[in-house]
Amino acid sequence: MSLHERERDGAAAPATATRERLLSAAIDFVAEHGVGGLTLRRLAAATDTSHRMLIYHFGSKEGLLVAVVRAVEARQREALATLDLRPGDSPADAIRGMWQRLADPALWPYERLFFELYGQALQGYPGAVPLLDGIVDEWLDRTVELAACDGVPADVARVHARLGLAVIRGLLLDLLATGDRAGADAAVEEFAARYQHGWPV
Amino acid sequence: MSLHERERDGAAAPATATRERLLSAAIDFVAEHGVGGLTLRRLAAATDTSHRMLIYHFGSKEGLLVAVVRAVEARQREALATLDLRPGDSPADAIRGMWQRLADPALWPYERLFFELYGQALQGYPGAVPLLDGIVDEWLDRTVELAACDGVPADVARVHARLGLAVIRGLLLDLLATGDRAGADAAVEEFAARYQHGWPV
DNA sequence: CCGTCAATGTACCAACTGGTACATGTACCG
DNA sequence: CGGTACATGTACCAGTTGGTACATTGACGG
Repeated sequence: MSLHERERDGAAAPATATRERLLSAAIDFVAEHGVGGLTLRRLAAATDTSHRMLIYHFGSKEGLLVAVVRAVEARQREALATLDLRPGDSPADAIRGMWQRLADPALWPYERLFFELYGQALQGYPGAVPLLDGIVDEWLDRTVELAACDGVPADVARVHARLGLAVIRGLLLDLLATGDRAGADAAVEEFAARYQHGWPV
Repeated sequence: MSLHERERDGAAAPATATRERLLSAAIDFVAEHGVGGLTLRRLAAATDTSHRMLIYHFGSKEGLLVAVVRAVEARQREALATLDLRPGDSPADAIRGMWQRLADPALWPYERLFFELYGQALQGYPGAVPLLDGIVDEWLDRTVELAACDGVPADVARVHARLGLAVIRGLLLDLLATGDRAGADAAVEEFAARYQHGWPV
């Protein structure tokens, strides 16, 4: 066993170039085929490697899964970071912009994967659980400022942000199941419109 | 191979007493341990049967999964049917009542299972896909009347119902991940309050 | 008492799984 | 040149999986 293989359970993996390439290919494969029936051999065959190499670079199947989960996490954070909201935007515009970005069909495979991993994490599967860390609160921390216009107190703004996040995730579930983009768009607009005209509280 | 075993791919299974007992036990087991790492042998051991019997009664592992999925579907429909809303209730009260019922911790295992299966269905896993049939529209058909007070036209009411369903499912995802009942309750109340004071449209 | 049929137990199987052992290649560095 | 470390291919393994073959039980009806 090489030294490289031995340090598999270190928190931060070496992140060498080949490993990065394999990880990227793994994410694409998993986004397309799901993580349920995943086997190292099938993944290796589709990625032009051997299952030996996957274990070599990720230590174990679970190590690979953890890496994928972290990548999905990172992708989410990135999507959140690139929201790039102008301070003048109303909360309604923020919701609309967020939805516009996330409802893009090009992202659907990754969102299916997100929800599949979400479900597995809720069931406590070893590799998927880390996904739950901050899966709500991290979004709240970053979007609460969007809801905090018009001098709304911070705790109330947090409730608004929580509701907005739920709306978006709930409608994504809807959209992925039904494919009815127009219907989901209408529901988002219905929600956003209420935030256009000030707060009833 | 007995005749019983041969008719496995018939749409409606025999539904004999022992099969029903096994199915009920399987649902409980799967609600607790998830469906990801499910094996017939483990399920059989926990249910005081042999994996032979599971195949005998359900034809295959996938047949068993389909039966479980149908049961989860039925449980959802039942939860929907027992909503028992009075015509005088406002949409806000309907949302509150629905949430109150679904946020009950006693249902969490089944809701975790629901979301796990939802994720698998989105990925197209053979046994889970049937879950998607009507997973949104059936709820809309039955709840649209709740949103249709004050002479709101039917198509608008459907948008409202769609939004309400998304809010509830999104907040259930939140609740199951964070366990923060108070926070989720506050978000529901924030949403319901907007429907208390009439429609802005 | 015997035939039928659902229900069940035992034994088995081929396929596939994640993981390991070991040899090998290959590049860079002294 | 020689060594050291990363990278990879081949072969293998023990365990588990879903599924099958076959014998058996037991109840019910003629």
